[in-house]
Amino acid sequence: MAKQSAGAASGEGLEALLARRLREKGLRATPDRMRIFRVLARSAEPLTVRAVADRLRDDHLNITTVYRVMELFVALGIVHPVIVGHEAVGYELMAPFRPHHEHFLCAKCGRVVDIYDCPFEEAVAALSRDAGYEVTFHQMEMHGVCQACR
Amino acid sequence: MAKQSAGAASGEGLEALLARRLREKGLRATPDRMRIFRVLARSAEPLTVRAVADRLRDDHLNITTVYRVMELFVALGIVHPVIVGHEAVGYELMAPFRPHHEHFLCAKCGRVVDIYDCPFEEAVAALSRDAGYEVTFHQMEMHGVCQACR
DNA sequence: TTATTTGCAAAGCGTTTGCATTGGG
DNA sequence: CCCAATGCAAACGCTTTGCAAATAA
Repeated sequence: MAKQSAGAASGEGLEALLARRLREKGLRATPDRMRIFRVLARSAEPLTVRAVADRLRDDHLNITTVYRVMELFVALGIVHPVIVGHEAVGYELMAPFRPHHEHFLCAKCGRVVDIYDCPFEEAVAALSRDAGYEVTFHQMEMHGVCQACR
Repeated sequence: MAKQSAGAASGEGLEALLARRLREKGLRATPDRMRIFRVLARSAEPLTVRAVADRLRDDHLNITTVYRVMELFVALGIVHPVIVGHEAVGYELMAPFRPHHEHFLCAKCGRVVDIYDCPFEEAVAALSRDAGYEVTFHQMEMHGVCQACR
């Protein structure tokens, strides 16, 4: 079922938003960049550079381009890196391109479960208020055993 | 309140604990492994393989050994990988070798601030109780601007 | 003693870089 | 038209691997 609405507008709108963000910085909304964005938007989990390139092999997308676009997206705050298993770094869209969520990694089946109903907002807000930290982004990573595996 | 005592005994005891954990698995508590452990224990922040090797250059520690020991420590749950800046993967001791804490990354000064007074325990416990996830480890990563930089 | 661990050097491979070409605005 | 972006291939450097020597238990 779709948890959509939360923070992300629908597909079309997000691409327009990305294009605007790029142009604001004097950068171009090229076909390659939009393709890479779409691949990330479709994926249910973080993708490595390699994974993105693989999914765009038919479009003759050079992997060097993926590296460069990914670096750009990180710098622009469009994606952020997350450690997938024990080492591999993957990239994932962040708000407002994708609704905020936390990660739960199951030690048994190895799956990464996204938890959209973030129960930490309150505590993070409190930290901003009381401890003087201005938190603009947060991400919780939890390890353990998922429902299905117990 | 100080969550100290929680799991981490003082230096000496931790090394003994590490040695025991290794031997339990039929592995050896070699000088190199203990040295690497000590370097991690002394560090205030996550260290890359390279950083560990650099700090042990005087001991003629081969970097290949550091790679192998780090891989072992990850497998044994003695350290865990964290993304440091925008990419680099560093390693950090985890409980009970180091008290549990969260990370706050300041966008201005770039420092990584450790937050020991974890305000998320409650919510994590609730998730375990109510949603059926058995959480054995969690780590929050927050980005923003720290007190000093505001 | 003996299986584990380490050092060394070579191989492997993911990532970066330079430069000419293409193409978006 | 101009400068950003891409493709290609070479360069780089991090990480892994094989094997012989060293060593913890």
